[in-house]
Order: sequence, then C-alpha cells, then structure tokens
Amino acid sequence: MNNSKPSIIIADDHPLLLKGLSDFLLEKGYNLLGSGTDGREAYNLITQKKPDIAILDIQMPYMSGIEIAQQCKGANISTKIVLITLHKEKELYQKAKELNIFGYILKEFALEEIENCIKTVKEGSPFFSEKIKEFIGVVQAEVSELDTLTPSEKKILKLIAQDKTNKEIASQLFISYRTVEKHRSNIITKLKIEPKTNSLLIWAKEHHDKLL
Amino acid sequence: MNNSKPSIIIADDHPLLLKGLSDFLLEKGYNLLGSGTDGREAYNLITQKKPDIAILDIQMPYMSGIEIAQQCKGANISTKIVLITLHKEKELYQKAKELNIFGYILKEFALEEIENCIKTVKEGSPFFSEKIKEFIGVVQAEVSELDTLTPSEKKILKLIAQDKTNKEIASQLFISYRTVEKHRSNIITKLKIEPKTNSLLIWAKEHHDKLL
DNA sequence: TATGAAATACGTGTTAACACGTAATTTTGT
DNA sequence: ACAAAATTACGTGTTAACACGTATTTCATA
Repeated sequence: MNNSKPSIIIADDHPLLLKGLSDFLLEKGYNLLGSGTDGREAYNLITQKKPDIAILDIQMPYMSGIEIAQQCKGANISTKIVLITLHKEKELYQKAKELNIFGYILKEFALEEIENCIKTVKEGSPFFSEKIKEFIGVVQAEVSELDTLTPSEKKILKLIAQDKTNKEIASQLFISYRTVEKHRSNIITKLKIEPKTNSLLIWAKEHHDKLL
Repeated sequence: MNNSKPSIIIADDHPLLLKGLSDFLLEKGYNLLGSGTDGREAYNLITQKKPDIAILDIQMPYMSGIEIAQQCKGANISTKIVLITLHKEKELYQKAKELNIFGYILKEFALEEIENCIKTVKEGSPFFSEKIKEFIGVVQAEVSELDTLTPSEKKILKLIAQDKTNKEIASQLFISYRTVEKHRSNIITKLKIEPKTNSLLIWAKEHHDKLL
C-alpha cells in the first residue's frame, strides 16, 4: 500500500491548517515524511527526506513557497512542489511554468479535490483546477497588456501606485515633470484606461500586485 | 470528563481548517456537537443544539460569523460566539462589544492558545490576545477620529472611496459640486490629512473598511 | 549605417482638486 | 425660543493632472 502512495512533506505556518492537512494525509494512508511551520524548515525537510511531493503554503516565515520552489529548481531537486494558497494571488501564478510548480491547492478545496491533486501530481502531470486556469487566463491578459509598456513607463506606473505625485516622480528619476506627464499619457493610452479624473492612480493601485 | 468540557459547534467554509479544528477538539475531548460549512448551517446548528460555544469563521457563504452573532443576540441565544479570522479585519472588531462576541481566534494561533481561548470563554470571560487588544486600540483611535465627521461628511467620504469625482458625488446627492468641495475641505482638516495631491482619495481607499 | 523605438522635454489649453474665505439657511439640542 | 452645529453654496485663487501635439536626442537592432 505504501508503495503506491507518494511520499510527502507539508509546511504551513497556520497550525489549524497544518493539522487538518496532516490528519487528512495520514488518514488516507499517504507516506507523510514530516511537516514544517516555516519555509526554512520546509526546505530542510525536502533536502533531507527527498519526498515525491512537497505541499507548501505560499506565505511562510523565512522563505515563501515560491522561494523554496526556486531553490529546489536551482539545486535540481526532483520533488514536485504543490502550493497552498488562500487567495488567488495574482503575481504568484505567473511563476508556475518557470519553477516546475506542479499545482496549486486553494484552501477552499474539498478534501477529495486535494486527493485528486496529489494523484495527478504523482503521475507526473500538473494539477490546475478549472478555476485557477480561468484565473491565470485573466491574469495573463492583464500582464500582456502591461508588456506593451516601455521600461520607463513601467517604472513610473509603479511609482504612481506608491502615491507619488508627478513632481515627486520627476525628482526621483532626475527628469522633467513634463516628461512624467508624457509617460502618464502614454500609459493611459496603451492600457486603454478610461479618461476620468484620477483614473490612472486608481488603476495603478488596483493592479499594484502586478507591478513588480 | 465530558461534564467539565463545554459543548461546541464549529463552522468554516475551508475544509482543511474545519478538519484541523474538528480533529483538534475531538482529540482534546471536547463535546463537539456538530460542524458546518456555511453560515446558515452554523446558525441552524446553534439554534438546534444550543452549544455552550460556537467557533465560527467570519467569512462564510450565506451568513458571516458576525451576522450569526447578530441573530443570536436578537434571539437571546446564550451560546458564546468565538470568531476565527485570518486577517485582522478592522471593521469586525468594532462590533465585539455590541454583539457579545466572546473572542477571536487568529488562524496563526498555536493549538494551545486555542484551548486557552475555549477555557477562558467557558468560564465566562472574553478572550482577546494581546495582539488583538493592541490592534483594537489602533482601530479605535482611527474610528474616533472618524466620529468627528458629520453624517454628510461621512457619506461623501464613502463615495470618494468608491472612486467618485466631485461632480459625480454632487449629482448623486443632488447638491452643488461646490458643496462637495467644501465638505472635502472640512474632512481633510478634521482628519488632519496631509495637504498633498490626491491625499484624500488615497486616505479614503486605505481606510475604506472603516467607512461602513 | 540607417531606421524605428524609446526617452526626453516642451507648447498650449482645459478642468478638477485643492486652499482660504464669506454667508445664508436649515436642523438640532437644550 | 435660542444658540450652535450642520448643510449648503458661492467668491477667488493656485496647482496638478490631464489632453493633444511637436520635436530632438539617444538607444537598439538589422
């Protein structure tokens, strides 16, 4: 029986979540090699125990799930990473392909769906629920629109999202405030933002998570 | 043994959390009368089973933990409500005193702290961790500043937080846009907002959760 | 080297958001 | 009934954010 079940480590800084997941996996007979409560501990478990699958919370002290995935890729570790996320954190999905992240578990998943995920990942296929695929589609459309901006435009958009005025941005970048205005105008046109008072500030704040 | 342990119902729309909490309580020998995955189910459990304590997630489909607390108060139900929250949702703490909410469990709590909470609540005392007390203090300072605003000023501040321009607000409220400007000026003065471009819009968006 | 894109900066004009103020009317509380 | 607060609305002025445009320089690429 244990031969057909993947070995797994898990990590989450929320004790109730960790307990829920841990109990679930044990009850289902998975080979749970260990559990951690922060990113460093999780990474150590992965390197020491070399599990088939690591189920990690994205947001943890010391190292995020993403950072762990990055480190595992860099170290050629074959463990398949599955990330747990409460919210659909937009910027995080963009990294999926780059980092060999095999799947995402939304915290609202029914327990059976979590088992599906594990089985799919064990077979070597990535697991993305329809909801996540759809969401990635939306994010990619928004990101590709952002890709039409020049480097300077992106930089200025970021500063706008940080509540900087044109004068402040100009001063920070050692350019004329008239240049900042020009860039703003170009951004509004490229992103097809409705021409309305404060519309660029509002847009920038609503999309600040994509302006990394 | 069961005589000294309170009867409890729990509800959370996140299966892993619910499982974690449920398993924990059962392991500790609490008298778990039932568990629900949405607000309606939770409320039904409370009215049918009349537990000593109800541990409820704040955000659930159909009824929030807060709404359940409101209904219980209205119906003179003596069950003590404990709310589970992932984030420190500011507006929700304001209602604690009004609604006989006996405590908050942050999702990052260690399991022992959850048990402390339950014991304290069973003895009839409210349970607020130091972290939450401190946070409530900050929120109250901000809220009392908001209390210096007149009803009209508050209404306009809300609309500002909803991205409305002065013209739009004036049109919606059937007043002159010059009146809106005057109100804005008064708000900025009362809330001691730094006089800087877009500062009121920025402030309103950052504090929108308190503008209910 | 030539070309196109990006970056820079200005001209000119309009409007919305702000400041500081006055004042009348209405509402509220005692 | 009276006073204070709230609401309403205007006068006047400044400035920042926007629009639409021109133009030069720099950079990247073929």
